[in-house]
Amino acid sequence: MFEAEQKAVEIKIQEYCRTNQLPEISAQWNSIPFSGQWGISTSFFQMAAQEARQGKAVNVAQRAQELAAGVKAFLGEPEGFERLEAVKGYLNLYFSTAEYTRRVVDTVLEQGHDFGRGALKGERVMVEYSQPNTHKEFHVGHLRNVILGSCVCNLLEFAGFDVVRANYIGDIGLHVIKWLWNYLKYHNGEEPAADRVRWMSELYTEAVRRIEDEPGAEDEVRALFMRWDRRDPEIVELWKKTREWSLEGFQQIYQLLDVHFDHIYFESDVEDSGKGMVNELIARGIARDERPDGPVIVKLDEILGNQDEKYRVLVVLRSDGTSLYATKDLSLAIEKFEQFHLDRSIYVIDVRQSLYMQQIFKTLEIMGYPWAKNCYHLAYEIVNLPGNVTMSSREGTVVLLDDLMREATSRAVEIVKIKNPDLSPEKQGEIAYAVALGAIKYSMLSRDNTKIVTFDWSTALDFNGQAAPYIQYAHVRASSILRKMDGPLPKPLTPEQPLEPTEIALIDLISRLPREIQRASADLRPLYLASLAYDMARAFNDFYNQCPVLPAEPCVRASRLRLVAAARQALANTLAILGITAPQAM
RNA sequence: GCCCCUGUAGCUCAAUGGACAGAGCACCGGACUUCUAAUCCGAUGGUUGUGGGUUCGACUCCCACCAGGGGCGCCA
Repeated sequence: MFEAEQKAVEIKIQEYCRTNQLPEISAQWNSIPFSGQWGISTSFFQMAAQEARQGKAVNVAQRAQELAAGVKAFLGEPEGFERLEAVKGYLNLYFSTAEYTRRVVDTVLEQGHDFGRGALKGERVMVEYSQPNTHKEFHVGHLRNVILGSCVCNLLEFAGFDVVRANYIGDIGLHVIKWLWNYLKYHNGEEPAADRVRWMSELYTEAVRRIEDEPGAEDEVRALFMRWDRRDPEIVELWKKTREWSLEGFQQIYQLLDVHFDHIYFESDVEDSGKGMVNELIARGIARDERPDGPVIVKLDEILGNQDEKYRVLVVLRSDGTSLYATKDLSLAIEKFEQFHLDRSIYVIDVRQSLYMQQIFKTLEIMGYPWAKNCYHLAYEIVNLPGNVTMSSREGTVVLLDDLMREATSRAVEIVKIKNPDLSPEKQGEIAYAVALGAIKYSMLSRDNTKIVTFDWSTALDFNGQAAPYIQYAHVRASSILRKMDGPLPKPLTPEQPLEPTEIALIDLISRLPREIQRASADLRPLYLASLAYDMARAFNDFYNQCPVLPAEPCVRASRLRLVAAARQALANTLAILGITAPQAM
């Protein structure tokens, strides 16, 4: 937020270097890592090392300190800073606290829910996430994808990108045929139970078990797939009906999680165009048709002339002519770019599909699509159960989303009843829901994408410590003070009293938000914001405990009230990006 | 065999190549007549898997190795 002052100092440093024939090094600014002080710093080790390399006999650490001291003397008293120091090779510039406090607070309050928003970048990005399969379960493992994908969309949008939120639903494929086979043979005519996703899931598990146990079942399934391929009206009709059951269930889940999509693709929509593409690949000599004895394959390493095995072989069509995931993904990628004129296409898919993703992107590149290099696989690690057990419906090792939400909410309700017994049951329910969902989302977003999440009930239902409720509670406390302030928010003012260290720490963190949003969106890592939200909440709680607001002297009171309002806004904006509700009471 | 990810406090995790590697949980001891104690304060806890290298400076980058997980022709 202080780019102008930073830049001015940078120019002066460059001037100093030129007049003293010093190597010019671009300044790397950091915040000063000591609490209770607020400013920026840069170091002169690089410059000193550069001199050493040029043949000057210098001790780098000593020389860095000399340079820092020299620059400090040269800078004098630059605009916007109240104190400079040269320590251990670092040049520290301390902000004019009162002036910058006012600037940060005023900026936050003027921009409101847009505080932290980046300038429009004129770049359109599609993010594909969730990708549930119909006729199957929706468990806690799938939850990470939805939460991460949705948050990445919020993040990119807030950072200034034009985001298209896309879902890609697996409504056809071997898993669907297996389900249909079981339904036709053992459940024909049955209607789904109230919890549709659970009912669909149970039948799928049953289907898989039967296919393993029953001799001849696999042949029947294959025959059924061929009937689908011929678009046998009876099968198509059943497929439409049962597919709808899953889709209705998914809608409920997305509503529950408060996520939405701009566009939904279906695998069944790109199946035919995908097969067409496979023919094109064969005709152009990119794919080799080994049918009927083998599938249609793209020998990527051979085409690229790789000696080592890097991209291996991509199978694009089964030997019996039925489609695969790859068949459809190739044509879908093209459709996305053509339909939405994308600059970038992000796939939020778990890390196990990394090779597959690279194969798809590379095949598109070989086909000559220039945008293929703008496809990106955002890989995240899966959610396991304790003991590194993978969630699997066949093994019965799944935690269903519905069960998790119900358990978390009921636990939160118990706490709300104790903390806030006077609220209406409806209000209590609302708060409990916000807390429960927030806790679940935060536990996934506060872990780096490459880290495996181990799901266990006690951790998932722990609302203490570094978790969403802690952050939400800070927001509640700020809201509570503002509710009781009796009158309008004081007008902008420059604090006259010296600020407490906790106030400075809080303002410092708030001022970092715009930059952290850019950093998080560049790296596609919500973790940065999850951490900042927690740090802000902790700083606010410190401030809350040490600095009375409402009973303070009028001048101090006014200044602190504005700070409380700014903190509340910064917390709310960060939580909004994380997809977590910021309640008024808890 | 090839490729990818992970390895940091007892546990779960943070840490733009920078100053003293930080939080939470757990454990121990404190603080509600107060703007909401879903909070705060204090104490304990480290050879950043190992060995080299690059660098003024390495948890961070490079190489090798060790341990765990994952992927590698007709699942998605």
